[in-house]
Amino acid sequence: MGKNKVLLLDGNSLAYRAFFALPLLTNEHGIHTNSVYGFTMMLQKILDEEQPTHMLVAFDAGKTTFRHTTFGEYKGGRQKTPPELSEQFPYLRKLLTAYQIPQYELSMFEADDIIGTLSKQAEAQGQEVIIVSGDKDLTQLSSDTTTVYITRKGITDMEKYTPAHIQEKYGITPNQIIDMKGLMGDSSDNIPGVPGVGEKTALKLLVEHHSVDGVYEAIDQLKGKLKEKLEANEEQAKMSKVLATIETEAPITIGLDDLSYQGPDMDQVIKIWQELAFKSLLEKTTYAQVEEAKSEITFTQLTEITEEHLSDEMAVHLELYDEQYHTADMLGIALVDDKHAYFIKVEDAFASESFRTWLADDSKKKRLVDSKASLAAFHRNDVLLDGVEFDFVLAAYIVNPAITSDDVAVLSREFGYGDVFTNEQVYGKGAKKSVPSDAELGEHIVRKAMAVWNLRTIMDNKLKDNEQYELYQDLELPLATILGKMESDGVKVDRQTLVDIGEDLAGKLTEIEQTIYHAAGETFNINSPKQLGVILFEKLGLPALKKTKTGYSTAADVLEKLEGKHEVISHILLFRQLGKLQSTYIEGLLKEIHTDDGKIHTRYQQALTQTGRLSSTNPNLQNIPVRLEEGRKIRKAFVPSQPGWILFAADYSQIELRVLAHMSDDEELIDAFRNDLDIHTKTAMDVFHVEAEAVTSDMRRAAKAVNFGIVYGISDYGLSQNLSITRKEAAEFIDRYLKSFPGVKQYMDDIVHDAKQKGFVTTILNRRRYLPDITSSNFNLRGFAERTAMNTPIQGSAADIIKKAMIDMAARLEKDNLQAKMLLQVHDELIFEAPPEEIAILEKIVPEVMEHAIELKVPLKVDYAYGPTWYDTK
DNA sequence: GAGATCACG
DNA sequence: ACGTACGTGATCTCC
Repeated sequence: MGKNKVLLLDGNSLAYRAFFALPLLTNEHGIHTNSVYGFTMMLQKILDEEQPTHMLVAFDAGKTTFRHTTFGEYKGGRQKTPPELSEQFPYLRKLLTAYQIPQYELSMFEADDIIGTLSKQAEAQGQEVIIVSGDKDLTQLSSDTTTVYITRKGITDMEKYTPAHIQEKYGITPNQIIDMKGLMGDSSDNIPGVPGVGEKTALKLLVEHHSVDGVYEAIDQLKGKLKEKLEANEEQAKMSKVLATIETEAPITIGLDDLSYQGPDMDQVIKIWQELAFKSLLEKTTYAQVEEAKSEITFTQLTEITEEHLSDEMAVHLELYDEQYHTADMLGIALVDDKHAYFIKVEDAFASESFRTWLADDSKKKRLVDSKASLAAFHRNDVLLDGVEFDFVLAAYIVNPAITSDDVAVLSREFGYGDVFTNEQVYGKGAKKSVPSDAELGEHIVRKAMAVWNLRTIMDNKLKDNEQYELYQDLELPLATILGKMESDGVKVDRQTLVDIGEDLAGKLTEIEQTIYHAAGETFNINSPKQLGVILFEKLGLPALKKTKTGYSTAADVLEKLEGKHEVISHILLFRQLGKLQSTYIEGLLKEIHTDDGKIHTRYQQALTQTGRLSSTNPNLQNIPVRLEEGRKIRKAFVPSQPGWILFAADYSQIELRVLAHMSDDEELIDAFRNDLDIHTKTAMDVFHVEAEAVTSDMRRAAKAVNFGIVYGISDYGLSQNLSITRKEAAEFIDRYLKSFPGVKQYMDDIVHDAKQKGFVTTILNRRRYLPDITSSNFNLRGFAERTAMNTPIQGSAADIIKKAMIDMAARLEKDNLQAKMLLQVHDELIFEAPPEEIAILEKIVPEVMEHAIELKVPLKVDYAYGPTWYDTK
């Protein structure tokens, strides 16, 4: 052999390190992947940096080794391997096979011994060796030609142990590592050593006496407790040294010649990465391979679309340059069916009369990536779109809301279709992002349309298998069009009102700022929790009640507890409150008002939340202040789009608790809602065992918190935090609640049990959420999953109900030929604008439609209000 | 880009 | 013993 580089990896040790260094990731089938992922990251890095010519991953063969004949309790008391890790070993083995890296294990020996034996063989031939492990024991193998890499924090950060490094760090030679272990032992392997001797003492002894034997030869020079301890444990020390010694002449049946490494079989590696959903690795490092894997496509670039190009059913893809489709550049359009593939520039497409007619014709069926985005973008050019029968993004979301990517390439690959490039591959990212040549762009867009064309059947089948086809077809798909119209219509915002409030705030903020600086005795950045913490808890000496990862917590609930202790606290709270209004709601909203129409056009993300709710972005119109009066004034800026019109808002009363009553079938709760009782008062009566007249406002407040807790998946700790009571008192409240509502208790138990059985929970309309962590042995993760199992059917069913109501409402407005428009949705409320003469009609039909969107075992109740601004709809 | 904070349901 | 309320998005600081 010539100049080679031999890389020897300790498979078990590295798999363990990766497992504990990373959170418990899972793929969509609920298989844990964190260990394999971490191992892969490390492997990629080391292959990259070291370019080895020979490789081996050594594994432990089983529980019993030759060391157990020396010491029966070797590695005793060790926690058994967590099942979340055990299940990953087969995948790790498969992955290594794909990398074409030899693996080896030997009965009765540990991975260490295989590595030790091979490293000595390589050394004898003068080869360079690199050993990688998470176990410092291996450093005893370090030599002039062998370097031992030990993982530090995380998984890709390694400390390199050469003899010089060991000398510097410990003051001993690699050989003496075993003497050190003999004296100090190793709790993780249950090697006893000499009790009372730790690393420092062991090293001191070794510097003077060189070895375990040397220490005992010189035992008479020692004195006191140390001498006694050493004398009492001589046998044990010598045995411990033997246990810690790595075997370098294990009877292995492979040699260096068997380790030659040629590089990975990337096709196989990618297949496994896909199976395990290693998305970042797939995107980052496999550009070349992914590109190679694409099939050839052909397409025609058109300059005009005529009837001959169009058929009764096609995939249509409008490519946008960024996700903000209300303003994004339109880059091109692709049209694809079984026989055709066209690319056309947007101007040419819009200039084609046949195309516009075809797009607006609902009898011509279209398959799209994201129908709402296309609809909104077309709308900007007064181009209509109808006849959408497939929306890939929505279908994927319904199949599994955990699939979060919005890139067609990534999404397609999730469902087995790999012929699309990622946007990053085509456009680049960050400052380098740019539009490529027409040919390249056209291909990219056509590939997306082809994906959508081909994925329709696959997705339809999945949806039908899951009994989710109706949810998708009759709820989400029509809702996309409705939301698209709401977004495009937008909501009118009076700029001057915001500016006026902003000026008022600016004055107050400057004043409070000065007061705070004066109280603190210096100026500092009040917006910096770090600087504020120093002022409050060090300079002013206030008690730090709570800590965050990075330092003192200065969150509002902490400061409120300090309010009596120093006058500055209330000023800080007010500064925070007003500062939030200024930056997020005054400045933030002003930036979002479109200059052409004076309106704000939010985007509803329909395929994002894990529960089925919508979310609202750019800006978020679902969190406009309402709870405090100062903030609520912001709503005065939200006005009707036409002079004299009125805003009309309707919200569901207690929809989540009503859903709970329905799903749990709890008699008491059902009864309460059928009789339209005040549910928090009713809860207070049951929890505090009092009559309605005796319920105080504090009791009602506590009962309200209990009801929230029930919906969130209750825990005594959470409730105790919320109510500032002891955990025991909180537990007592919960206990009494569950005794009063036994059906609820039964439901909570059943839903968690059910989730463990099936791996997912469902809503009234069969929306799913997978909960892979619900069987985790990690207390924390399992707890989260259990609370999610309790909460998601409630929150998600409420979302189902209002979505259905929106569809019914849109149909009703159209059927009754009303001018009224649905503008906003805020989880349990709908906001409309209408001419004054239609208000009386809305008062009748809005509650009627919303209350009967879905029939539950209890009535749904809707409250409404109207006025000249959003502020007045209370 | 992450963490802290705070706005909403 | 463990260490938490469920679901979001925007802004600010600091690395």
